Amino acid sequence: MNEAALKTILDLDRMVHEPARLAILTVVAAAEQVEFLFLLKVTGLSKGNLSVQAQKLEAAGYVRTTKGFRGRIPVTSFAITSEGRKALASYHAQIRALLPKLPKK
Amino acid sequence: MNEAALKTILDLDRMVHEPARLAILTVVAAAEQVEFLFLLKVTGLSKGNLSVQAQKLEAAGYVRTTKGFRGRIPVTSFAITSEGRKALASYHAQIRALLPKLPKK
DNA sequence: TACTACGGTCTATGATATAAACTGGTTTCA
DNA sequence: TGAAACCAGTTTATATCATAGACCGTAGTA
Repeated sequence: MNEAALKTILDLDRMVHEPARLAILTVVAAAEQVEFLFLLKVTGLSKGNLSVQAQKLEAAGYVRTTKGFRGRIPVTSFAITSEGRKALASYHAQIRALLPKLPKK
Repeated sequence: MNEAALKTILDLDRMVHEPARLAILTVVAAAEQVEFLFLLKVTGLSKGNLSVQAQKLEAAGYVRTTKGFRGRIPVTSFAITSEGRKALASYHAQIRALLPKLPKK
């Protein structure tokens, strides 16, 4: 942990750093396509919060939203964009830098 | 990244997770005693923000504040408490769990 | 004894996360 | 066929929270 790494803490991408959105992004990054209700279950977020945070991620260009129907029932799906993948990767790099090195076991 | 680890994202200790406080805690954890002005310099926070966030960390029991004088000039110093150290350590463990494993180079 | 600098704290503001209430449509069932 | 319950989300009201600028008391200093 050096002084440069310290300052990067304050530069963390808040869009990614917020736990609700980090959870969403993490799931969306792992699959090609995820549905609203699936996200609802695995994240444990409330519907309202999930809806709002997903919209923010979309506005940021980190996810793409697709609306369709299964039969006659509406289904909203999300996919990560390449920008989103990039943002998540650099977020990972930043927080990795602030973690103490693991002792070689 | 499994589902259990996912849910822990939402349980992250917000007191630690907030970048301004994480920066403070990180510095305070590295030295035995740090002064206000030193923190101000290395973190780059504004005085007001540093003051407020340090007070929150104190209220949470994560740091101990000591007020004294150098000559006739007031000096405020901070030290991490054992609770603070514990909180930081488990925060580290939590975010480490959500990082993708590093490929063996 | 005015004037500036130091070391902080207080507080007003704006941004943000969150959940409860709502919407628009669909299925069930009496 | 009408009402009630349900589904898949969105809107919005609220409450919290980070942030920086105004402020305050003391100290040096001209």
